[in-house]
Amino acid sequence: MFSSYLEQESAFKNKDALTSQWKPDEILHRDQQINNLASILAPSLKGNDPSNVFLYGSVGTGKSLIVRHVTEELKTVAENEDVDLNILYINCKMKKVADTEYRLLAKLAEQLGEDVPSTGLATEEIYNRFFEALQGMEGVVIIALDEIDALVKKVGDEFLYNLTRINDDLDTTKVSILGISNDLNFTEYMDSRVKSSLSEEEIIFPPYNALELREILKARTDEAFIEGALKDGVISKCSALAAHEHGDARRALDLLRVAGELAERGEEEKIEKKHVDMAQDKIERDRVVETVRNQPKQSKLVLYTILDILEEEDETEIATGDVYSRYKEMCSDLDVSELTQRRVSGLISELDMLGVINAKVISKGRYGRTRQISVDLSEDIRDQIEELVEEKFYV
DNA sequence: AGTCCACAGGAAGGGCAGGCGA
DNA sequence: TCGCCTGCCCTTCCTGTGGACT
Repeated sequence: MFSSYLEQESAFKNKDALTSQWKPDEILHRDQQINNLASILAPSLKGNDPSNVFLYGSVGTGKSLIVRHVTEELKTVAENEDVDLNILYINCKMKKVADTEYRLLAKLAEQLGEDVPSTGLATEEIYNRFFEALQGMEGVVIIALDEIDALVKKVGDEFLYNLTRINDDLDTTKVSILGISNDLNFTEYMDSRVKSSLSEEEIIFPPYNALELREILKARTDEAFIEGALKDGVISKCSALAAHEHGDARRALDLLRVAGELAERGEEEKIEKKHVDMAQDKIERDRVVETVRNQPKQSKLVLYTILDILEEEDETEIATGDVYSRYKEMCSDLDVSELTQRRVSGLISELDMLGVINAKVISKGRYGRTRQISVDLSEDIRDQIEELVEEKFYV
């Protein structure tokens, strides 16, 4: 069964080099940002608290990579110089990890060595424990909050206000905050008090252009693939596609990695442009199917209803009201408790935000206002989603 | 100019599970 | 065990609204 796989020589030398966790020896096209961040954080080496910094840039522009790079360097120097310096890194978007104020504080306290339960305590209590932990330390503590925009949009900016004021009550420690945001207009959501104290310094990460992406990919492929594994034009194609998607380097790497996997699975010697196309499809399909799989069952049912109506009526767009009435029928057929229209409306809007369906609010004048829902998914994906839902409800 | 449809979407709060300290 | 806390899903109640129709 596996002999052909074993006999086949893998095109990959080190697949990890194509993941976003990989830390390359040299970071390309980000010198300015690196130097900038380094000079902002440098005062911590002399025990002074550095300014709070905010990093902006869309996904895959190297923010997290550079934060990791600079803070690691900083930490090494601090250790050599025998300076007290602590760096906490939290990704606020990780589901079930740090997507609420409570969890964020719990996670921070945990990184400082406090033992905190994942739920059960008052937020105030967690805050106190975190504060106690800080109080017992010396030197500078840098708190890096990745994808901070997601958290602020969800729970508001009050926790940030508290964090920025925490220095006032600390004696021996100094806290400085390093926020990382994917959303360039993010500060608009924040209170002006928080805004001014938090964005003392700002660093912008512009998207990579196709040329820069190509160089980045080139460097990584040397590490990741054996020589001559790629046909001409593969790298250019990946960079061009990713440049189109807001200069997303992560996307470019994914394309290349998946293309490699597909070629390998097809037992082909070289990676060709067609594999990149296939990879593009596969990534999109996996993303959507995975998103749907993780939705709660009512949300799945709503999506199923939408697909069902569109298919049956042979329409391209439908309104919330149609979905809701059909949804109620479905519920009684399947003996599932039915939700209110308000909730279903909310679920539809969530599905829209996840990019599974398209929904825009339109006014039909005399005939009211509604959401116009359309689905832009390939047959293949629809089938997979339908299977997923049927599995859930008919077994 | 005014009406009115068919919802959108905000706010508040209920009920439940998971989990803590006492 | 009790009282309390949180997150999560959901309901109830509500106000807001673009534009076809009168």
